[in-house]
Amino acid sequence: MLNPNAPMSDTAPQEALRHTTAERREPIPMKIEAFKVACSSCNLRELCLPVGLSQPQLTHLDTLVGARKSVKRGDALFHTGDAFKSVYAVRTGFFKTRISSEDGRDQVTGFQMAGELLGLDGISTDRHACDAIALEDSQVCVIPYSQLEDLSREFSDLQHQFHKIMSREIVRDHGVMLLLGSMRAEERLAAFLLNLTQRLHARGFSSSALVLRMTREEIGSYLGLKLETVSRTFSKFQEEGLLEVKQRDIRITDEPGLKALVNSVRC
Amino acid sequence: MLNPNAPMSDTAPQEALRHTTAERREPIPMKIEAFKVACSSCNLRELCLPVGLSQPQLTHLDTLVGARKSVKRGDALFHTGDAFKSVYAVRTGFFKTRISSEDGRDQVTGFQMAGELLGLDGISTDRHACDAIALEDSQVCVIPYSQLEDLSREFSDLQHQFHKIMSREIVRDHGVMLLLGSMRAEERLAAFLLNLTQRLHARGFSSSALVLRMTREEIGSYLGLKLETVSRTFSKFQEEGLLEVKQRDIRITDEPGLKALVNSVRC
DNA sequence: CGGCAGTGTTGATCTGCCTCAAGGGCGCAA
DNA sequence: TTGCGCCCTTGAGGCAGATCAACACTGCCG
Repeated sequence: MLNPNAPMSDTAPQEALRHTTAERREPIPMKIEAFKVACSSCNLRELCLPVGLSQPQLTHLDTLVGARKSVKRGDALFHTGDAFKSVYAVRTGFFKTRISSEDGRDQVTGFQMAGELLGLDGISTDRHACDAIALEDSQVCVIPYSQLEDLSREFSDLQHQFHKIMSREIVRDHGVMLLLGSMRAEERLAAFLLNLTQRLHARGFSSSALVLRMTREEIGSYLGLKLETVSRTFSKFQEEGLLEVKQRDIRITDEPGLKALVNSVRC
Repeated sequence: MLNPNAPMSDTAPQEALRHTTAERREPIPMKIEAFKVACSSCNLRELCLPVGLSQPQLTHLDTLVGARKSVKRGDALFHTGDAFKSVYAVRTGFFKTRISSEDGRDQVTGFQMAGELLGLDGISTDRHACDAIALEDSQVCVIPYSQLEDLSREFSDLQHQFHKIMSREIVRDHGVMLLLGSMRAEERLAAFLLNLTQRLHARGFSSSALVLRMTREEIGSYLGLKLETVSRTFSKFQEEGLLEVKQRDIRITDEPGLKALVNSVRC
């Protein structure tokens, strides 16, 4: 797992990331000047909004992404109903988004990690349509939306990349609908873990070990299950030799087995 | 139900629509030249992409939306994997979108009626990520995507409206996730019916009577239920005096009751 | 007209997940 | 160290919805 030559996805950044969600793939040759980064030098630029932009374009984008913002674990980046001014790119840390129905039921609608965008829901009504909560101390780049619109009228590459990100969110949501609508508990949890590790892997982390930043209840909410069912399913996977589970430390010991679970024809 | 002065939502078009999804609200003063319509004279312009555009802008949009396309009931407008070239605006008729998992399970991800856009999923990978199937003989406006990007770099109003539509789709999907993740069968069906009638109402149709264009199985797929459960729940609603159900003809007899069901605190 | 295929309804039974309940591990603060 | 709060695990029992099965309705075509 510490093999520095582990294969990386096409979109993986070339440097190690300052990120605590899972074990690092290699020791830390990291400069701690990681704070004053611009998009043009950000190690997430291959995953985030700048994908595919040229250097001159990146320089323009740098002028747009002015402020960074820190959000403490448990705090909200924005709430439902807040005026929508900006979208946010996660720089470090981990978020959940959730919506609440009138009678108080919550639904976690997603988990966001470094390089992913938050706040796209706000465009439709000029107000945010969900809460975004940091699951660990996090830092985001603030991208004023009106300026993003302005700039993406100048640069078609930026425009297209932004559209792609929104479209990807739609496709992802449809995948979750499939999961919620037709999968059984084991399939849901297996799909969830594989999705998480795949995204972590694209960020340079091990694809076999991860540290969950969310509680069993939050996983359950996302997957349409009760926390007890999530816990039982983790235990079952461990008994079957698919995982090693120590609270929030997960190690995948039989990835093909997990994948088979997701694709298995019912019965 | 035939009251021509029924209240209409802010976004309702001012004319009657050529649409067969539910009973008409009034007799047909409709010109049948409805084929060569341009956006600037389309009776859906208050619901569709043109929302908020000025006359000169609409004229430009007209040049973009060239072709119309007819799709017979049961036929696909596009399939998963098809090259993505255009988005489509439903002019008349009714569609479903669905995705399939590798093991052959389907999930209906949405139902689209007049004025709604299809194909936004394709932007993310340049290939369509779902199937779009006509549930009745339908007609769509073909909007070449690259031209839409070009034009929306010229007109910020168009750009913004397009972003709003994508964002609205994301918010809608999150609502469906809430439904699938935490609601019981009765709540799901009630929410589904209220959503349908609300959208039909915005198009000038009765909000108390509708004709379903989809089968029980398709409703069930969308709601994460089996067709038998959908059928039973319809029957239950009828027994309770909430609906009159005659196959696909639905008449809502107690809308407050339905709404109460959706908002009810679980026991 | 009869037959057939697709769709919808209803009943009986089964089961996967929920609910309720009890207890254990871990981190943190006093 | 002790105590507390939060999170997680595990067991027992119940129930909503799935499954299996039979039959009715509708429209279409030969």
